[in-house]
Amino acid sequence: MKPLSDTQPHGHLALQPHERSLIGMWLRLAKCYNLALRDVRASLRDACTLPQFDVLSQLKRSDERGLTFSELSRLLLVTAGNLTGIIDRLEEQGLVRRETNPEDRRETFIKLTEKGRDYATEIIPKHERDLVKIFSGLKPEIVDQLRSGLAELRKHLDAHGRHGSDE
Amino acid sequence: MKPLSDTQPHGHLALQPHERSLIGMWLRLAKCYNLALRDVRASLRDACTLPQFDVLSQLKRSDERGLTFSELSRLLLVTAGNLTGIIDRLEEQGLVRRETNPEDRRETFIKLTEKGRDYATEIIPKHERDLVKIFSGLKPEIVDQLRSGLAELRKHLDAHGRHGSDE
DNA sequence: TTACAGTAATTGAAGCATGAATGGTTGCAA
DNA sequence: TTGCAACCATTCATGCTTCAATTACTGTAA
Repeated sequence: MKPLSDTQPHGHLALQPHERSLIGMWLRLAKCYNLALRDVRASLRDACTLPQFDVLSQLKRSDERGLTFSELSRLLLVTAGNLTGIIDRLEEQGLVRRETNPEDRRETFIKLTEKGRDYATEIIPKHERDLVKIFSGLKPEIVDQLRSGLAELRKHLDAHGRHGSDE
Repeated sequence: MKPLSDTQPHGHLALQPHERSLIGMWLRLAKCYNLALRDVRASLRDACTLPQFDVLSQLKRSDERGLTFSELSRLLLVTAGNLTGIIDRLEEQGLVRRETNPEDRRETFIKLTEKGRDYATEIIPKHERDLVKIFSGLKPEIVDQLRSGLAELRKHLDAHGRHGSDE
């Protein structure tokens, strides 16, 4: 009655059904995300790029002080090196400005300019309505199912990602 | 009894709870995908990039004929212009080769070389075990919930993406 | 005070991604 | 046959993304 293969005996064994379904979940997640991303990006095209939108959106909901590169980096899950370029382009458009923190001159706050605040106020609701258009038609049960499942997945990934991968 | 505001009367109205939850779903989807993507990429780092892995993986499961740029483009949801570069790099490493279709000289087949096939055979199972490691620990009910929800979302996006956006 | 470990942002190289424009190829219609 | 519309891959410009190396600044310990 002993099984021919167990979970991870040595490494080179066929995957069990449950493991297969984990992989399938990841593939579906990736497919859905990229499929949706196309529409999301398309709807945003004339306004700005998605990463730029994300920055504006975070700044809009932050207080007067603005956000540092480190903070934005954590919020948006991108590297600080990446942000430098994104902020450069937003700054060229006059939508944000850099301001060194006088208390700790290593940090620089990123703040919305007047123009940037106006722009964010204009495009955020517009984008939200586009998002609704893209996803509306899904049955509410499905939406709830996904929301709660994704929340669980999020918890799992947060916990897993922290203390590195064992083995 | 007539409601104060309906779904899309003119554009500038507050979102309804159900619409809010659609947006929340998208945000969670994006967060989870990017969070997981970090781990997935990290696990693949020494082998090759994720897009390159995806190409090798598709070629491995295709028959001897290989795949054209158009076919790969549809399968991987990337533009043909993008693929040109990815295939260039795989070709430089000797893992794939281009071969013009003699029946229609516009098309070029991309095929695994001997070396490419060996390499794919080596890294695909390895990567699958890494994926399992990243996601294992999730309760099976959650996995099923996500799998079925994502399948529905996929259907919706496929249907929606085809015939453009109405309005 | 000076050395230094740690943190913050920037830079640079490589690769991924898009959209638009280009050149080769095909098949069909005039 | 010639013209042409449609299709395929490539190229180009722009921007995103990572990782690794660098510069600038801070606080602390010698």
